Amino acid sequence: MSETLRPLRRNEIRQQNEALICQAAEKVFAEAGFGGATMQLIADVAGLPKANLHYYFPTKEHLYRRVVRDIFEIWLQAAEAMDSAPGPVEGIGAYIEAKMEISRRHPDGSKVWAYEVMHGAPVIQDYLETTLRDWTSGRVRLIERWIAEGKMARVDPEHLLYMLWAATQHYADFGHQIATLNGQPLTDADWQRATDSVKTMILRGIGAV
Amino acid sequence: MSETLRPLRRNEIRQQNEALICQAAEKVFAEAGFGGATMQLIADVAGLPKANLHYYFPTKEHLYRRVVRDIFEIWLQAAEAMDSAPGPVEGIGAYIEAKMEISRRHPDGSKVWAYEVMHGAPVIQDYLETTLRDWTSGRVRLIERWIAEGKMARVDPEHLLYMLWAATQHYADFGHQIATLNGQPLTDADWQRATDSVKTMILRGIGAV
DNA sequence: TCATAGCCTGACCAAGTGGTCAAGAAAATT
DNA sequence: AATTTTCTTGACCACTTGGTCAGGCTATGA
Repeated sequence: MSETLRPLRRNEIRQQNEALICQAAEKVFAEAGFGGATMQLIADVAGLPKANLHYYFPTKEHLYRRVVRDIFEIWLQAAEAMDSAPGPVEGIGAYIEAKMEISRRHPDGSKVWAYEVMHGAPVIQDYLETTLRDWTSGRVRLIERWIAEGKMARVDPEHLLYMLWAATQHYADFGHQIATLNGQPLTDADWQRATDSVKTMILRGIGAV
Repeated sequence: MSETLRPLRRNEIRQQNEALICQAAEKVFAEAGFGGATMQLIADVAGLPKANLHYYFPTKEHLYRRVVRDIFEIWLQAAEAMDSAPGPVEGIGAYIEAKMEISRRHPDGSKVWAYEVMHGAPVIQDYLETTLRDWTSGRVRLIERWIAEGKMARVDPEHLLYMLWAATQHYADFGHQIATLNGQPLTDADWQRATDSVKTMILRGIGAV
């Protein structure tokens, strides 16, 4: 697969092929779901023989697990934007921007995540119960502090978080529906307007100036 | 399948079995996606031999098409709540309530719909381009009128609709995630609080008193 | 009562599925 | 150069899948 002249080192080969496979798998899993995706198709997209996938990932489920985990990492990373902010305008504003950017850059990842959760999170249940729950309760406390400090209206913090997730991820998961109603895929300007709309409505909705 | 004493009439048999199959199919498609669902499992859930499914629905895709269409109908029906309202507070408030109720009563249907759209809407593309587009542009005009009449803030109507869909359907599609974070499935009171939260945040977000 | 049309289903099939494996190619190590 | 370790892959297998079909069953209409 490599176009490099110098022969590849072992580590490079492994890293490169795993990345290639993950990339193909993310696309195929997003397009067909776990059950509908086939190792053969993933192999074709990656441009590798099927047996090679099984060399790097023993089973289809191992590969899927890896894809979902990668997405989860990216997704949690956007959270950091929220922490170092003095108030909801900056914090939640930055979080919305970060999540909208992810929806735009990693729509397939978002779909695989959605697929996984929709089907009962068989693979990442433990993540939900540990990492995500911890993160959530931390953010709930942050929001409660902002409310106590009079920086925003008294809203239910959990449901605010759900709304943030829903509104931003919708642009990835339902991107096809949006593009159809829009008559064409969203342009740069469309994405800017979408982000502004979400920010404006939510920030006003929580009474943050 | 029937417990009726009197033998069933032809029409009844057909109607009853089709409903039974659709019900089972909705559940299985929601749990496994189109690719992951098997006719055998749908048959088992319906309590019918597999060959019988193929008597009523020639192919798996026909059955799936039917399930998605049924959901689409329910989903559009909630729209009517919005029309006969004097302003956004009543109209959008009622729409949110109706859609939250659907998320609660038909979570499987919502998931199948999400699954279908996420995967490029291969089956219901025409619905998106005709019925949904027409409905959307009608609602956009309604919102624009409310804005012109000073009944709400100047927001982008399309993105308001997306936010309504996202926020309400999230409680169905990501119900498992929410239940996990909540520690248990939402109770009646939880659903009430969720609905109130969504209503409050969105209505304030669009500047409707 | 009898013929007809609609309903039911066990047994079957061709086409894929995830996964294995042995034998070879390539890089690393000695 | 020789050897060991990692990587590559065509061929293969047991199993499941959607879908078929012949033949039996049951309600209906004459």
